[in-house]
Amino acid sequence: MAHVSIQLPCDGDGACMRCKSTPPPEETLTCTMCATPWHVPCLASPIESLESTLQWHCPDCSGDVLPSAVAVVDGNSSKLVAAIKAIEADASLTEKEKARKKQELVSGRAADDGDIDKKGKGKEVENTVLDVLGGNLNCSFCMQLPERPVTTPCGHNFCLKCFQKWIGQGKRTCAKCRSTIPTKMASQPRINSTLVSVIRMAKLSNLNAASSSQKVYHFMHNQDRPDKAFTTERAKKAGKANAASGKIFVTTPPDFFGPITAEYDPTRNQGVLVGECWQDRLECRQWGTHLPHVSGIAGQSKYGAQSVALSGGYEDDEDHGEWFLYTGSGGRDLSGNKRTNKAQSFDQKFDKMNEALRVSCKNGYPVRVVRSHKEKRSAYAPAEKVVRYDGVYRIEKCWRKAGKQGFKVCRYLFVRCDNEPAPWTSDEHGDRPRPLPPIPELKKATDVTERKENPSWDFDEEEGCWKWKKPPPASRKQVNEVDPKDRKRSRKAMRQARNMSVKDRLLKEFGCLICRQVMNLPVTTPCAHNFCKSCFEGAFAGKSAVTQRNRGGRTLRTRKNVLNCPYCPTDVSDFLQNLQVNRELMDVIESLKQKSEENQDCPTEESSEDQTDDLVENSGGSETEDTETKDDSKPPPEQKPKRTSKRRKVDAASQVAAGGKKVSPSSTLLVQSSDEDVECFSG
DNA sequence: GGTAAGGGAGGT
DNA sequence: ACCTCCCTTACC
Repeated sequence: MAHVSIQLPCDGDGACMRCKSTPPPEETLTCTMCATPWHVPCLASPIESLESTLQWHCPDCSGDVLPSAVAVVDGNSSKLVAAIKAIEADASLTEKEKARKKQELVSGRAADDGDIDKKGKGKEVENTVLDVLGGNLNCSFCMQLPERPVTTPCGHNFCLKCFQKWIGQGKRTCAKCRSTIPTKMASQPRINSTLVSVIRMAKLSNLNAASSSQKVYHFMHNQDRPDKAFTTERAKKAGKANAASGKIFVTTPPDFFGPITAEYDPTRNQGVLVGECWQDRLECRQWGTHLPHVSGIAGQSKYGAQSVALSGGYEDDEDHGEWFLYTGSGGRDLSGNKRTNKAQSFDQKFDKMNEALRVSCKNGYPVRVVRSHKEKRSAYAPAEKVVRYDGVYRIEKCWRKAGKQGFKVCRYLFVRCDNEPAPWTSDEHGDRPRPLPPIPELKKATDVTERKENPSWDFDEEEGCWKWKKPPPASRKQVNEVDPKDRKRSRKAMRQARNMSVKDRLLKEFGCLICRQVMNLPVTTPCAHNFCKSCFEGAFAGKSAVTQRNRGGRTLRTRKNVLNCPYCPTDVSDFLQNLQVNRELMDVIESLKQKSEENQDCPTEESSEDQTDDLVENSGGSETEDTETKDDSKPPPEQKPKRTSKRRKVDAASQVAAGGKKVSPSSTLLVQSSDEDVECFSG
C-alpha cells in the first residue's frame, strides 16, 4: 500500500497519529461530521479544498453520502471558513461550545428527511433544550440532539439514522473515538430508551413545564403489580411456561378498541401509557392491552382486531417504527406439540384473525400495538426483556403476496396514529397524519383491500388530536369487573409522579438499572442498558472474562467466558474488558444535579419526600442494604428497600404463585441473569 | 369441544 | 439458538 494514502487523525490526547507531534490548535481541523481532530499538514488532500466547502469532512467521512451534511455552498464561504477556524482556535471555549458555535454559523443546515411539521419551530426548541442538556448529548454526525439515540460501547451517542448510514458505508469504528464497534451493535443497534425520555422531558420542561406535570411516561417498569399469573395444580412445570393468567386490572371489555384510558383503570387511574412495559405476554394481558398470551393477533373475524404483537415470529415482518408491515397468522403446521415452526407449509387466507385485521382496516379502527424484545430484527423493539405498549396504529391497506418461503401470506400496512409520542422518539407530541410510505411489494400483491369509507378513528384538525369520528363498535362482551379493593393501590406513586419537579424527573430517568439511583459514572452496554460503572462492575465481581485452562501440567489457550448483561442475556464480556463511561451522559447528569441542588433551598413538602423515596437513597450512609447487595455482586431484589410490610406480603404471595421464584419485573430478570452467570461459570 | 396460537421453561 | 414438552386461552 502506498504510504501517502495512510491518513490518520489526532488521538485522544490531541497528538497526530501520523507525525506523532501535538499540533497547536490552528494547525488542527475538526471534522464537522465525526468531530475527530486532524493535523492539517499531515492531510493528503490539499488545504485549498477547504475553501470550497463550508463544512470540512475528514478523509474517513468525505466519501459519505449524508444529504444533510454535504451542503453545497456558494463561493462566498471563505469568511465562514475563517470564522470556523477562529472558533476552533478560541481557547476560552470548550469543545461543546465550539461545536455549538460552529453549528450556529452553519445555520442554513439541511434538515433530515421527512417530518416537516417540526422544522418550523425546531430551531427554537432545540436551542432551549440545549440550555438544559448543554449540547452534551448531541449526535456527532448531525450535531443535533440524537433522534432515536443509540449508544456505542465506547459511550458515544448518535441518531439511529446517522449511525446506520455510517455503518452502511462500511465503517466499523466509532465516529467520535474510533473504537471498534462490535458486529452485533453494528447489525442490531438498539435505541437507548433512557436517552429518549431524557431528551423528551427536557423539551417538555422548556415548552410548558406546567402541563407536562400531568404526563407520566413509563419506559422501564410497570410498578406495583400485585397479582401474578399462577401455576395450576395440573401444570407440572413451575414458572409461567404453563401458567394461567392473573387478574385483569382494567375494566375494558375484551373486545375494546383503542387506547385504554384512565377511566378504565380503577387501580391506578391513569390508563395504559405508551411506553408501559411488562415482563411477559401474560402480564401484558393483565392490563388489557393485548389479551391472547400466545397469539399475535387479538380479534374476531366478523368484528375486527383490537391489538397485535410484534415479536419476531414472521420473517416477512418489516418494522419502521411509525409504520410497519405485518404478516398474518397461520400457514404453519403446529400440530402435535409444536409451538414454534418457522416453516410455512400452506398459504395464509383472509379468515379468522387475518380477517379480523382486514375488518379493522376497512373501518379504520385503532389497533393497539405491543412490541416484544423477541423481535430481534427491529431497532424499535424494546432493548429490555419486556413487552412494551407502543400506542395505536391504523391498518391502511392489506393484501396477499408470496412470502419469503414461497407460500402466500396476508400483509398489513400499519401506520401509527396515537396522541402520545412513540417510545423511540423525543417528540413532545403524538402523531400527525402522514403520507403512506411507498410499498414496492404492492406491485406483486393480490387481494388488495383499501379502506373505502372514512376511518372511524381519525385526526381532528381543529382539536389537533386523534379521536373517534364515528362511534366505536359496540362491545359484544361483558365488561370486566374489578375488585374495589384494588382501587386504593398505587395512589401514592401517582401523587409522587405528579408532584415531582421536571428536573427531579429528568434525574429519575437516569436511574441505574441495578441500584435504581441516579447513575454515577454511567456506562451504556451494547444492548442499550444503563448502569453505574461500579454497579456494573460489581455485578461481575470475582468473575473473569477468561478461564485459564491447564491440562497435564501445560497451559492451554484461555477460554472466553460468557458474561451476561445484568439486565438481559446479552454477552457483555468484551464490553466489560474495556469499560467506557458514557461521558456525554455523565456531563448532563452532573449539570442537572447541580441545577436540582440549586433549587433545593425551598422544596415543597411533597417533593422533598419524593426525593427521599426516589432519588437520593444512596446519597446517605443509612442504606447499608445497598452496599451489602453490591458486595454480594447480586443486584438488590427490589428497588425500594424501605417498603411497608404490606408490599412484602404481596411479594411473598406472588412468590408462591410463581412457584417460589421472585416475579417482580426487574428483580426476576436480575435474579435470573445472575443465576445464568453462575451456570456459565460452572460449565 | 376441537384446535390454532409471535408462550415460556428446561435441556442440549 | 434450537428443540421439546406442557399448558392456557379464545375463536368458531
